[in-house]
Amino acid sequence: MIEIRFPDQSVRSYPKGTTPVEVAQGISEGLARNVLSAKFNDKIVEGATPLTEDGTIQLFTWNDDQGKTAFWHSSAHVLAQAILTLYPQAKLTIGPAIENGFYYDVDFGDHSITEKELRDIEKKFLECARQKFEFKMRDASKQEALDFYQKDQNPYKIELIENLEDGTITFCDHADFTDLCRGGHIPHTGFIKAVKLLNVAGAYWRGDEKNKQLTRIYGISFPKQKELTEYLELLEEAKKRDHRKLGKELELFTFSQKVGQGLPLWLPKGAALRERLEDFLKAAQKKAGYEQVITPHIGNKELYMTSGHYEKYGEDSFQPIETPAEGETFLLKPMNCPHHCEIYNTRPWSYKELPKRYAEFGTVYRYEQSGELHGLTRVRGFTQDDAHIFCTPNQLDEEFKNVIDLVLYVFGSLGFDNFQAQVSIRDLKKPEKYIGDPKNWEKAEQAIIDAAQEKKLNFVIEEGEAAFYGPKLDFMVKDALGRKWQLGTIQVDYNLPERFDLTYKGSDNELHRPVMIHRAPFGSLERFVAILLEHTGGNFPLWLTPTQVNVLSVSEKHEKYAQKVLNFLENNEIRASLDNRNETIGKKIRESELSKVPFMLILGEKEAELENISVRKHRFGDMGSMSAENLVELISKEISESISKFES
RNA sequence: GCCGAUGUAGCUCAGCUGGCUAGAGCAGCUGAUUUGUAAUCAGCAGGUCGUGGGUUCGAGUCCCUCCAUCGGCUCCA
Repeated sequence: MIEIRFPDQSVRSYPKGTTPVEVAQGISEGLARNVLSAKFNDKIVEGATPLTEDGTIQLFTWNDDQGKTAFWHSSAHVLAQAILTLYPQAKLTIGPAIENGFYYDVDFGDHSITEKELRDIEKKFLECARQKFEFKMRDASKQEALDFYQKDQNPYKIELIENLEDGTITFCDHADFTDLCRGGHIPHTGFIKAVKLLNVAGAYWRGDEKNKQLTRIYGISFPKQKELTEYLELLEEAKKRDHRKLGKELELFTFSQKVGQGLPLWLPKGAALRERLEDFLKAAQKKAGYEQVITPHIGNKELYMTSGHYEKYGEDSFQPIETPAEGETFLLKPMNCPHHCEIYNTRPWSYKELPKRYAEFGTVYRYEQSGELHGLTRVRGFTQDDAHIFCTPNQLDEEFKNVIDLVLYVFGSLGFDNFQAQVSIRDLKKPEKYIGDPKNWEKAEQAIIDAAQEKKLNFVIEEGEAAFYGPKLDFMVKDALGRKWQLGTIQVDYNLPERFDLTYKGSDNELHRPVMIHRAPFGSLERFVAILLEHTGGNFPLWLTPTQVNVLSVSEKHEKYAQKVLNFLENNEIRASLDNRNETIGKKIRESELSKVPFMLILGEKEAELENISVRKHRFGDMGSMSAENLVELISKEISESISKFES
């Protein structure tokens, strides 16, 4: 007998060799039917793995992430089976479960998969799944494993196996299909009732551009057809919140082929909205002791030689600008830091004067690869809400934490509560990617981790995500489709002060090196507005939205009164516009609703007579009548509730 | 940059296997209507079918080039 402990700490005895599914059966038939995977002593096991020692068990169903992972991991096996059935010459590589579904990377040789073939694979997938093939793990020696794929002429699996330790290699069989596999499956394929192969994409073997590009097939599967339908509906809903669509509908920004790809054009409403965001941050930064500076859009090549950017990115940037006179070369500025370093360098500083905090809404230009451009989230010309703090090493800690507060204030004011803090550090295996003294790197990384901990940020550490000159604390937010984007960023830099020979006079009357913090709470105005659009679905906070009130006259006869109300609102700092067209009031309301204006006023005979207004709230409906003063009060109250003053 | 898909009026879309002067709704303009909480009616105008080339008696439709967009990969100072 063995003793098995459950998550609620209860303990039961079972015969040696009992499987997790049998354990579940002992609890209830329903649970046994729904168990997808299990952990035993914190190790992933199969539903059919015989348990041979005492231990703690966790059973996972579809409601657990681990259950879903097992489900999608198993689905990838079935996808591979279906692919090999239809394309026996295809070479399998890897096929993991991902956050939403799974994929398999396959080398189809010269063949490319069409939409129709995708549907055929899908059909075959379901055919296989329905036969309730059991997943069976088995051990294999390294030699056996190599022989298996040698026979198959699959260089990818051979490469994978060569990197594995003999004795740790396992295969998974189901039906007549075999795959190299670490384990973690659902009991049999019959659990998969619905599948959708979403798209085909190219993906490099082992993620390396120099390697062969494979065909990646993405899919998602569910235990019930209904859940698949719901998921697909969710995707459709998300598309409605796409910032590219909303930006066009709300007339915020546009692109022009003539101007060039990745170069956004801000329309009047978008420009005004962006200005409000800038003013909002400027006000907070003023309180936090920042000073605004302004620097030009180009800089001498020397500047970037000094900063190290030229060496790192020169080849892959917009190419240098030559002047009519010889010997002068300029670059479009890809970042503001070198300019700000030169501002710091205009005169000597005493430690008593630090920190200096230079802020600028600086527009920068980066040559992003054409395939990488994406609406407003990835562009070639964008404006950072940039600032650089020059401080003494002793001040670093506090300055860094103050910046965290500022970022949290910005995110809080705009309703981003669902962000992920990420400490981006070096990849120690690729030192050639970074510049600067490893000791300084270590210091900077530790400083960031300490600050994040002290501020109680819920953060993850990502290796290899650091900038080439220093580690970062990034604030990641997801878009409508769940893709992660970096918004706010704070970076510690010991490197540029060195390269620009920045100094300050210390209390010891010696020259010292300041530390530099790069920071941008929004990240860039472009990306921030994009993600804000996707989060709000275009229903911006009242203080930010382009038009706050639409004044609608019931007929042209009521223009005079409507105009009077409009003037009153405008005099009270409310952004209002008048719709006095010769249209029915129903149509004016409909259009106002579609344009997401928060308040509508319906002004006709009654209102003119009583000198009041009828208010309708967007997405809510008729609020009845009130005085114009009441509305002004209502609006200012809602605004002051949603946006607080920054306290530093 | 790479893999795959897409590109028809300002917007959303139709146009089957190549065959009459390329259609619709919304938006726009003109007129009628003067309207009470999500679309009043009528008329008019609007397209070198992304670009350039090719095949064909004939191309929006088939082939190639380039451009842009979308989903990924790689990249992201």
